[in-house]
This record gives sequence, structure tokens and C-alpha cells, in this order.
Amino acid sequence: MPKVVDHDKQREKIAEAAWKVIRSGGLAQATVRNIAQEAGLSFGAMRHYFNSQSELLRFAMNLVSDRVKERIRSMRLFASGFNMEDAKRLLMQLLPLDEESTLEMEVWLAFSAKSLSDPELKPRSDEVYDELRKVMMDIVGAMIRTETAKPGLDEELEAERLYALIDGLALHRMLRPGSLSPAMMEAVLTHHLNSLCDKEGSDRT
Amino acid sequence: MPKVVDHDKQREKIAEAAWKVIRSGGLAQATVRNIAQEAGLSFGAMRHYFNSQSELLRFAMNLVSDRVKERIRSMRLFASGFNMEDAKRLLMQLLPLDEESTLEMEVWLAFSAKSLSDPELKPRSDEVYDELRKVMMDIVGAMIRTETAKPGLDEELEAERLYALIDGLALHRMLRPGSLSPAMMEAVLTHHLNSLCDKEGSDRT
DNA sequence: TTTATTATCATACAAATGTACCATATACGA
DNA sequence: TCGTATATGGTACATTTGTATGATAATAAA
Repeated sequence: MPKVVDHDKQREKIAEAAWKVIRSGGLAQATVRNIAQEAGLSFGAMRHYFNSQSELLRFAMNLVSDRVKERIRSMRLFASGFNMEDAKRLLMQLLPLDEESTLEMEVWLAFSAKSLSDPELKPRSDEVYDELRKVMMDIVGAMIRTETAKPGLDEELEAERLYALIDGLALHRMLRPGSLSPAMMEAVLTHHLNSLCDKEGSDRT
Repeated sequence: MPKVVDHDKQREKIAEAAWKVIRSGGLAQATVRNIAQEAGLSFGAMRHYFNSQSELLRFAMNLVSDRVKERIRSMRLFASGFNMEDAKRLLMQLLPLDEESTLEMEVWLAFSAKSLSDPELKPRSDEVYDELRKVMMDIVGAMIRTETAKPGLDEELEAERLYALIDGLALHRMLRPGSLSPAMMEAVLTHHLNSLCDKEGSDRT
């Protein structure tokens, strides 16, 4: 029998090489040859793992969302009922606060932009968008039902506001890291969450 | 003397053709040949207006920001002192609410994503980011100084929060237009501005 | 009308890229 | 040890793309 190589592990290794290429050179540099070199493979060997470039890129995009989902799922949230600390921790997972998540989100931004004109990528982009929107609805909904939030909030409106705030912060951190520090990102998020709860208006963490 | 053609007008016409190509096919389709066809020019004629593709794309990107700046400048804001209606009108200019601004913002998103790995585009991207950040600071600052806002607000934090909210809404509208209506965008913005002003918490337009 | 200057077009050419194909190396089972 | 299935490497080829070059058309001034 043949040499034993974990086919799926190799595909992930190649996809992660694609991430690095995309991050440093953009999607325009995400050629089969460049990705092969980054992965330490020969150009011809790529064919054994991906039948086409678009299949490779689609896999690389899906791997980003898989990783993010996994990270969120592994948090074991709300084990003892809803609480704001867990909600905040979850939302912070959606901000580029460390090297790993920054890489993933920059790659995700590249794919999202491309998905606007690439039907192959659109379904997954939409799927992730909708899932995160659901997360926002769950958080805001729980805040309202547990009366953590101040009364009278519009669930859907607040969910969209929170979602836009998160993605706006993430976008700004990627575009202008020197202008928006991780501490400021966290402060804005904390302040926003407090503003949804406080009956008066003072800040608490 | 030669045939008379407004050189600058032609450059803008070509740049707008580039916008259309980018919107329908992404930056990957923004080839000199495709743009020439969209502009109704021959491939060879392009050379008379742009010496290289990167010069063309840089011009097309700059034209987006010029148009947005011009639109904001022409609003003649705060003619009779600061007021919330003008502030809201200004902020709405930064949301993709009609066909024209949607086109411009989708193109801007493509260029912004590319600027992360293209040193040629980064300066202008940063410049626009900083200018808009200043707009946010001006608005929040004016709200505070005129006591339109409730007391105790952190100017820088609220500016970043407002900025992130605007860009997040714009991004979501582009990525998932079916999930975020113009009416909802406006409602979220209105609600957010009110939340900065109202001493109690009720909504007013 | 003639001419010079500009606009436009057509084409050539090298480089890059995706895909396909074939050769070689490798390792596990018989 | 040997053979087979798999991994990997090398290369050919058509296509696309940016750039460069030369030819032609058009127009306004002399």
C-alpha cells in the first residue's frame, strides 16, 4: 500500500498557506504556484489535493468560518444561565484581538469582498452572516427576557445595532490598526453593552 | 491643431467604467481590456489616458473619495449653528441608500480590501479613514458642547462608536441587502443618535 | 487646402497563470 | 523482496494580461 498521508490534514495545511499568501499579498497573489511554495509543496503536487484553484479558495474560505464557529462553540457559554460576562466574551471572539483572529478576519474580509461578485463564494458568506445575526438576536433577546436590559428595547433593532458595531470595530481595526487599539475596541463594546442595561447611565464593567 | 477632447473628462469616464466592471466582476475583472470595452474605447486607446493599470486603478479609487467628499461638502451643513437634523443628514450620506452611493461604496470596499496588501492604495485609504473619523469627532464634539448630548459622554469613545456603527451598517447593507433595509438602517442610526441625547430613553426623530 | 497634432486603433510580445499529463519516489502489504 | 497504490515533482500548453510599438483617422490652425 502507498505512503500514508492524512489527506484532510494536508488540505488544511494548504488552505492555511493560502491564508498567509492572501494576507501578505491579497487575493491577487493567491495563485496555485504561490500557495504551493508557501505550503512547501511542488506546483504539480497541488493537483492531488484540489482539482482546481476555485475549489482550493472555496475550501480556504470555508476553513475560516469553521475555525471561528469552533472557537465560539468551544466556549461553553451560558452554562449557568445567561450572564453579561459570557455575552461579552462571546462578542470579543468576533473582534481581531490577537494574531490568530486577525489573520482569519483579514482573510475573511478578502473573501467577503470577493463574494460580492463571485457566486461560488456567496452562499457561505451569506450563511456566516446569518448565523452571526442569529447570535446577536440571541444575546439581545436573552438580555431582554432576563430583564438584564433596560425595558422597552426593540430586539431586532438592537441586534442589528450591536452587529453593525461589532463588524464596524473589526473592520476599522483591520484597516487602521494604529487608530483603534484593542483597549479602545473593548471599551467601546463594554460601554455599548452597559448602555443597553443601565437604567441611569453610569458605566460599569 | 488636433481633435479636441477633454482629457480629464475622458479619464473620469474611464474611471467610472472601471467602477462598473469592478462592481459586476470584482477587482479581478478590472483588466485594461474589460475597462476599455465598458468605456467604449479600444484597448490601445487606453494608453493615451493612463500609462499603466495601477495608475488607472489609483485614479478610479481617488475619484470615489473625491465624489463622496464633494457630496458632503455641497451639503452646506450647520449654516445656522449645529443641529441634529443636519448631523443626521450628513451621516446618512455615508450609508448606501441609493443606487449611486451603493455603487461608490461597493467599489470603495473593494479598494479598501485591496489596500491592505497594496502600498499604492494604502495612503488614500488611510486619508479617507482619518477624514471621516474627524467628521465623527466634530459631530460628537458639537453635540457635547451644545449640550445636545446627555452629560458625561466620552467624546473619543462615542466618535469611534458612531463611526463603527455607520461603517458596520454600510458593510452589512452591501453584503446582505436582503437582510437590512434602508428603513432599518435609518431607524438604527436615528435610535443611536437619540440614545446619545435623551436624558430618559424614549425615542424621538 | 495643407499640415501638424492629437485621438484612436491594431497588433506584437513577454510574462504569468490554470490545467493537464507523465515520470519518479515512497511506503506498506503480500 | 516485490508490486501496487499513493504522494510528489516536472513540464508542456493554451489563455489571459500588461506593456510597448506602429499605423490610421480626425480636426483645427496656417
